[in-house]
Amino acid sequence: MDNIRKLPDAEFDVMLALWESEIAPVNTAYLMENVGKQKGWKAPTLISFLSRLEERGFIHSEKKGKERYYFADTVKEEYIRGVTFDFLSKYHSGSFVKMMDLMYGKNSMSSKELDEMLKWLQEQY
Amino acid sequence: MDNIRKLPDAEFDVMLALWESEIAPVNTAYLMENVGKQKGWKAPTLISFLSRLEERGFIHSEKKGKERYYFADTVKEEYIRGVTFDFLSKYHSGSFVKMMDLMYGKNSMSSKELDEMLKWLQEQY
DNA sequence: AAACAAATTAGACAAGTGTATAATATAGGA
DNA sequence: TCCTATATTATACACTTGTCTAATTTGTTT
Repeated sequence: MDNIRKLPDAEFDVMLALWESEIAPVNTAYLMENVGKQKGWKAPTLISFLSRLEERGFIHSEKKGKERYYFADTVKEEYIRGVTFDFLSKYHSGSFVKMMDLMYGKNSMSSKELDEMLKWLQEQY
Repeated sequence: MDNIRKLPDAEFDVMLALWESEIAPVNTAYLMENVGKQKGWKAPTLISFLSRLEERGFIHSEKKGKERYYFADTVKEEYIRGVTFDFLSKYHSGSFVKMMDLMYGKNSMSSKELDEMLKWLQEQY
C-alpha cells in the first residue's frame, strides 16, 4: 500500500483539465482544446496519457461512435491533499509553521497575505 | 533556464545526508553509513547518485588516495525554498492560505499547531 | 615486487515518462 | 456500397531514474 500515487506532470495536467471541465461528458477533442493545444501535444500524445490514467485507476472512459469520453474517478481535493501531505512530510517535517518560517522567516510575506492568514486562523478557533 | 531543478528522490536523500552531515569532509563510507545502509543500497548505487549530483552541479568532489570526498555546492534552505515555491504554485495557486484551507478547511488543525501559527504570525507583524 | 583488500569506475539494464508515427476503425456522404 | 475524413489504437523510441555486476585502481602487507 503506497501513499497517494503521485502522477507524472503531464498526466496531472490532463487530470486538471478533466477536473475543471465546464461540460460533461468530456471527449478527447475537448481535452485537446483545453490542455493539449497549449502543451503542443499531438492527439495520440494526449490519448496516451489518458490511457495511462485509466490504467492507474484515476479515470474511466467510454467509447461512443468513434469518439471516446472520459470520467474522473478521483476527487481533485483529495488528490491534492495527498500530495500536499507527502510534500510537507518530505520537505518540512510535516509542519506548516516550519514551512512558512523557511519561506518567510525574514518577514517578507505581504501584509495582505498576513491578514488573510490571520483571518483564516481566527476562523479556525 | 529552468526553475530550480527538482532532484529525483534518491538523489535528494543523498543531498540531505550531505547537508546534514556532522563531519567534514564527507566520504562515500560516511554516506553509506548515514543513508545508503537504511536504503539498502550497494556502494556503487550510492556513488552513481553522487556522480549524477555532480553532473547537475549540486556538489563537487575530490579524490584523496583511494577515497573520494564530497562537498555540497548548494544550500539546503534555498533548494527547499525553490521546490516549495514551485509546489505551491502548481497545487495551490501560490497561496498558503488556500493550501491550509484545503488541508484543514473543516477545522482539524491541532490547537497546538494553531497556537504556533498564531505566534508566528504575530511575530511577522 | 606480488598479492590483497578496499574503494571506485564503467557499463548495463529495467521501469517509468514524454512524445510521436503508422495502422486501423468508423461515421457520413457520393 | 465505397470513399473519405477523422478519431483511435498499436507501437515505438529516447531519456530519466533506480540499481547493480564486473572491471579497475590503489594503499598496504608480505
